[in-house]
Amino acid sequence: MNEATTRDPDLTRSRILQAGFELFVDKGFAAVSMRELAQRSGVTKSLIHHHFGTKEGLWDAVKEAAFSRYYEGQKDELEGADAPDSNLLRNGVIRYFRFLQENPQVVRLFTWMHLENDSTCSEMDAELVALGARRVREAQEAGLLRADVNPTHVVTIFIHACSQWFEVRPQHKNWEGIGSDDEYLEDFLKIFMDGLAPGAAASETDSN
Amino acid sequence: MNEATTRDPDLTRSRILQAGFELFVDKGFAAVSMRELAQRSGVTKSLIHHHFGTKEGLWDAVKEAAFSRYYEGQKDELEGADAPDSNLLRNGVIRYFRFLQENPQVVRLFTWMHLENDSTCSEMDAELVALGARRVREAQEAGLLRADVNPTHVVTIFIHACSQWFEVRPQHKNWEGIGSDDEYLEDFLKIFMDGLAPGAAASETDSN
DNA sequence: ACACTGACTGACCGGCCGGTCAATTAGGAC
DNA sequence: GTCCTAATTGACCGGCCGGTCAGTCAGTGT
Repeated sequence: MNEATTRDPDLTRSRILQAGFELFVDKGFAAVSMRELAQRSGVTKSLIHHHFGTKEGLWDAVKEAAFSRYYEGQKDELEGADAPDSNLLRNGVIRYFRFLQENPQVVRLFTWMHLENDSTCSEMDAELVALGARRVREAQEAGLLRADVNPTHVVTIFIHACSQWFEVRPQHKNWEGIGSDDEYLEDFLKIFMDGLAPGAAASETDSN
Repeated sequence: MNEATTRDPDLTRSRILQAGFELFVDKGFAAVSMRELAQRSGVTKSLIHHHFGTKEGLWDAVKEAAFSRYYEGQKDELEGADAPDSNLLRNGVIRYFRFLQENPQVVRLFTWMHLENDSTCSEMDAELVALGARRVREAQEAGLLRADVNPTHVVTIFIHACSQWFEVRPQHKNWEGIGSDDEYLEDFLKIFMDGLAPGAAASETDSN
């Protein structure tokens, strides 16, 4: 009965943040009530207001915490990569896919944000994509990838193919013939990497 | 002043449906109130209850109307296609992309539904994908597409690449170096179609 | 002319919403 | 030990929420 009465504002804050993360990810901002948040985090409603001001304040804090975790992780991986070689893009896709696979809540959170036209993290987001696009351009200049496609689009395409997969997976699990996460990733990589091979443009010159 | 007093339940119903479509697409189910819906559709709150029962009832009706429009359109296009030829998949992607481009609200509606784990249209959805996958398989058997990828995944990939593009476009419009709708589509088609070409698998046998 | 059905209205309901506030209390600074 | 800051509480607020209901009224079948 000693630790129950002890005050620990940092722990309290993080408990509220965690409850907010779970509930907002699950139901979206509008469908969550302060009372629900209070109950889940085991504190009083007033205490949430004390620490975060308003419901929007907590929402912002939840988004920022989640996104900064995402941002740091992705940036480390992007900057830690070596000089361009033929497997760099492939490995980047795989790492991104694995990250989403292990953090499905992040996908949902970002989707809620997109629907609400939230631009909280647009600068960081843009920075990550620019970093990835630069890598692709380097590989293009080294002759490792076809040069007739926009590097930003290359990054965008694989981000979309990965994130949408996890966004809609619950609904599409019983589509006829659909495979596991790994099988989807494998097929995507086949098409994506071969479609980006330097010689890929040659095979189609007769059709149009 | 004569037509204002005339009753027309069908028109009323469709006006409520239209208002519901607009508001739900814009803000999501939870963030829309019955009073808002009544004001937008120019009728009384009670009248919405009279026609649709509850707020959920209206939401269901909105979803069903939107999805059945989508379903009919897509099915017509899929069944109207000719025998497999080398441009069939390419044209299918273009048509799907154009449809989303002209109906951005549908993308948002489906995204809200996915986040809410709504399975209202999962059977019809699965049917469309199965139809598309069958087309891909035919093309594979005719030697027009590489045969070492799951046809359902092929369809899934392009659906994801197209729908996610329109889902996040508002936020990503100012990404460094990102192009227009058409430029994105063009680059995606280059990578996608070349990656699916029958000879694509050959170029990579040495790397792994 | 009359009755019946259902479209339509406005007043009303209990309850939950996000937010406020005064009061209590624990913990750290000195 | 005292004081001050801030964490924490519970009672309370006005307002909006989804939904109901009795009643009015327009159109229709006979």
